[in-house]
Amino acid sequence: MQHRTDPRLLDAERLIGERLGDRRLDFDSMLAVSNIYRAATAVRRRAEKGVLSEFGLSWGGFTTLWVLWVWGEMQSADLAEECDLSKGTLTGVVKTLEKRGFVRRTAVEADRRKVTVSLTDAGLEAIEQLFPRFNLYEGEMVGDLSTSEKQELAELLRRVIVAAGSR
Amino acid sequence: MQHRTDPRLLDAERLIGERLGDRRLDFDSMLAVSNIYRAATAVRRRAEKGVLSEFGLSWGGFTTLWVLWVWGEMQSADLAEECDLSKGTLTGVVKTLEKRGFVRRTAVEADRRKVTVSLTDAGLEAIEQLFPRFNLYEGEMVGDLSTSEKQELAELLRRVIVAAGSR
DNA sequence: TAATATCCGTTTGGTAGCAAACGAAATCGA
DNA sequence: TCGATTTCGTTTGCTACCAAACGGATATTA
Repeated sequence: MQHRTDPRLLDAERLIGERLGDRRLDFDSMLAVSNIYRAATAVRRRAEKGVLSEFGLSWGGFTTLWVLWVWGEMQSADLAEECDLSKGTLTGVVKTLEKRGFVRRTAVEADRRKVTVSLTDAGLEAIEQLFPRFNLYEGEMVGDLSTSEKQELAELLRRVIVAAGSR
Repeated sequence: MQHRTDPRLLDAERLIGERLGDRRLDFDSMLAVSNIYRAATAVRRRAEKGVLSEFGLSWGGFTTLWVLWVWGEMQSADLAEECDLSKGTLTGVVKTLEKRGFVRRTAVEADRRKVTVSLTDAGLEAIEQLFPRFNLYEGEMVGDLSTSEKQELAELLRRVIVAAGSR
């Protein structure tokens, strides 16, 4: 495992061992979890600094646009669920997307508590231009991996998502 | 690959294909990247709702405490780098940790622009209690994976981190 | 040594994110 | 039918996060 050959990491492991004394430590889990977080941060930053900034979109804003594009007009609560955001957060994201003119909110007549969100023409145009480029970025970011490694990675992560409980 | 057996995902793939028309789409990269982000969110939420909330700590606050514990007193810029945070963000995190009484800031006499951060006694006590429990959480969150799978996951992610460029 | 450039941490202004409180609307029970 | 409960999306109050501007301190160079 290549990690073990990184002298800096070896230092860290030794230091952690000293701090922990006789306590038991699950290094493999620690490295897996911390790398998940580091990778997500790196991937998000890269995408936001690249393609997304050209459209004035954050990761969450892009995700919301993408979900609306794929699934069509959606009720606010379902959209939040699909985007993996709390409903409060989604209100803010949608507000920002409204300012940019990318989405529209529509009151539901049958049940006036509810609101649906849908893409505007500008939003449709944006995501249609944006997604192929975003997908190229995705390809670059996992470009060192073979197809089967990408699939393996996705599968391992899926099991982590389930174990950590996505909610 | 189990993903392919999830009927909901199949629906999504079909829909995406329709939206994209004849454009090319790199599904494997897309699934890998989106699962990285989902997994990181799930892991962070789980930890923050569990152990971390008991100590009034965010993920970033915990990371900062942990780095200081392992590496000892550090200059602010190095600490930011090690925690993978911008220096501006670190200022805020350290401010919060100071309020909690976990860290202390000290002016450097030789160069008065610089500031070092170190654990207080309370901070040391907190991280010593906290880390073993956090590590147990980490073990649970990747508990479905075998040791070699955890190592494989960490290694694949390391390559993504490098490719995405951690800065 | 004086002017300039660089370096360091903080501040500012913005979005994102959550939990919990909230108010309006629908539903349920008696 | 009418009060109580539940279900919506929004608001509120907070932390986190970044980039860029800032101001004080050090280095550089003439």
